[in-house]
Amino acid sequence: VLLHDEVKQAFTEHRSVVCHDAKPFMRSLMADGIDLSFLTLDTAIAAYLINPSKSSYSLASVCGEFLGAEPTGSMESDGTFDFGGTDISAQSCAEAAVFVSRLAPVVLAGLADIHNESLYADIENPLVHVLAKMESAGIAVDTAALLSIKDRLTAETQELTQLLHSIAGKTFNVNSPTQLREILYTDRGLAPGKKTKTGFSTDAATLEKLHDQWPEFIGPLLRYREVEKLRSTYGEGLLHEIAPDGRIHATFNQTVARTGRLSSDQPNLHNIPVRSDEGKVFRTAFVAPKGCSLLVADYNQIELRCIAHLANDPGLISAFAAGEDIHNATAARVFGVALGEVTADQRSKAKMVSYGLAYGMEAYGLSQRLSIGVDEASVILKAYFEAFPNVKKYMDDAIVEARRTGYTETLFGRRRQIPELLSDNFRVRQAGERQAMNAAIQGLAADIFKIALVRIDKLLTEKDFLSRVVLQVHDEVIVEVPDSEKEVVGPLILDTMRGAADLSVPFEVNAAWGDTWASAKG
DNA sequence: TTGATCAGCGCGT
DNA sequence: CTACGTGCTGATCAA
Repeated sequence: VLLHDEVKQAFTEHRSVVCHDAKPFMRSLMADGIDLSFLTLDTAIAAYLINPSKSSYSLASVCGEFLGAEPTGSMESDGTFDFGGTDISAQSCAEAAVFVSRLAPVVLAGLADIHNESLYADIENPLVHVLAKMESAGIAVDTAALLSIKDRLTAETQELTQLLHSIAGKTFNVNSPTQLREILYTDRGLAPGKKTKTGFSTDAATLEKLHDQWPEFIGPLLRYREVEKLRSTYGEGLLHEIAPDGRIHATFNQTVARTGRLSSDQPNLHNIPVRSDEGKVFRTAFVAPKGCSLLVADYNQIELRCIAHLANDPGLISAFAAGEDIHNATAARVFGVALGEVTADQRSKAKMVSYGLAYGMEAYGLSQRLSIGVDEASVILKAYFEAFPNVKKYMDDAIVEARRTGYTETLFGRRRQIPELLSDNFRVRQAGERQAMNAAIQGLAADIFKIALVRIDKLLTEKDFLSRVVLQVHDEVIVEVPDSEKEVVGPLILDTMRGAADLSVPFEVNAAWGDTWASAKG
């Protein structure tokens, strides 16, 4: 960034800066040692709070919506503010600035209309700076470890490709669903499963069903899919994103997810594998630098706790209050047995119902997840809602209210319009109903997490700790902590997370220390 | 031939 | 026929 001293001074000292999409700009200033700490309004984020479902919050599109006019120049949307460039770039920057200043009072009025002033001022606005610091810090990566993981996976995909070609009797692109369809359904003549738009499906669930018809091919094929996914997305993908400082600086988007969650890209650090042991090894490549440890702290069952609170369901609330194993307690109520007599099967069914709850899952979906009949799934669901009647009522009310007003709202006032509820199309309308059930729940969890994140940063900054937040994953925060600060910072962070909001159920936060993200995850 | 976009797939919370 | 995301690969189409 090329900045005149006067401009630098203005950004450092001016008590009120208004920006459209401030974070990239903030980051480039940070790289120059300038801290833009007096952001008072980010018009892109304000526009997002007013309507979180838009596909773009570019200056042009937001101006088009709120002002009915767009800047004519081609201002860069990456936050570059290059006064050393040509006249044209200076011109378009100036024009953009004028538009932002016109936009500001309009979006502020919009926030006021929907009573989002404090959601903006207390949560979203301070979060911009927190995220800028997080992105700027990045997370340390052990490049050698990542390379060796990738090499091992590459070797296996090559072997599997050879094997699959020889079994099929010809060479083909294993990554191509089209070519795969030909082999499976035309050459081999397998009985096809479900269809996609373009032909018969070759996804994992379908292949599992076909497995017994041609095990010597489908077995290795499933294995190939698994390994190739890890190799390409996480092996190659992550290696490309390692910056010269040996760290990965992902972007955390604040105006993408319609529920209020953050999203991550370049790279997406929200979907690093954890379920399979083989995928999990990628987490060993995310490390603490010398002299530091990683603290990984995550909320336990935050969405289910949000449901308990929102539905004000006595059964759920008392189970959480007593600190019971929630799936065990749920199973006991649903199947009408004592806490000590819940079988593993009952517990896992209850767990699946609880997970599906926030998504508006119905009997069919549950039957698929549990590999049971629709009738049995329907009995379980019915039993669940009889055991937790307030939950059922809450879900029904959420839909009715959203249909009446046209939007859902979280406890903190975050809105999401759901026009699908008025659709003539039955499927679309049903999807809208599921969104209406989910939005207040997922959104509340997001609100709470954002509050925790802002407060964690505040306490670390104000007390001059060297510890810094380096990553967040929806309900989990990863903090890089110098060994000398571990004893003090650990408890502070846990307390902050537990105290982020005052619901009718307590929050439980799991924490672990480690040299890598994997070891810290237990 | 190249770039943009869609479709299919699978990873996470 | 469960919500919300990102991104890889191949297929398809326009320039």
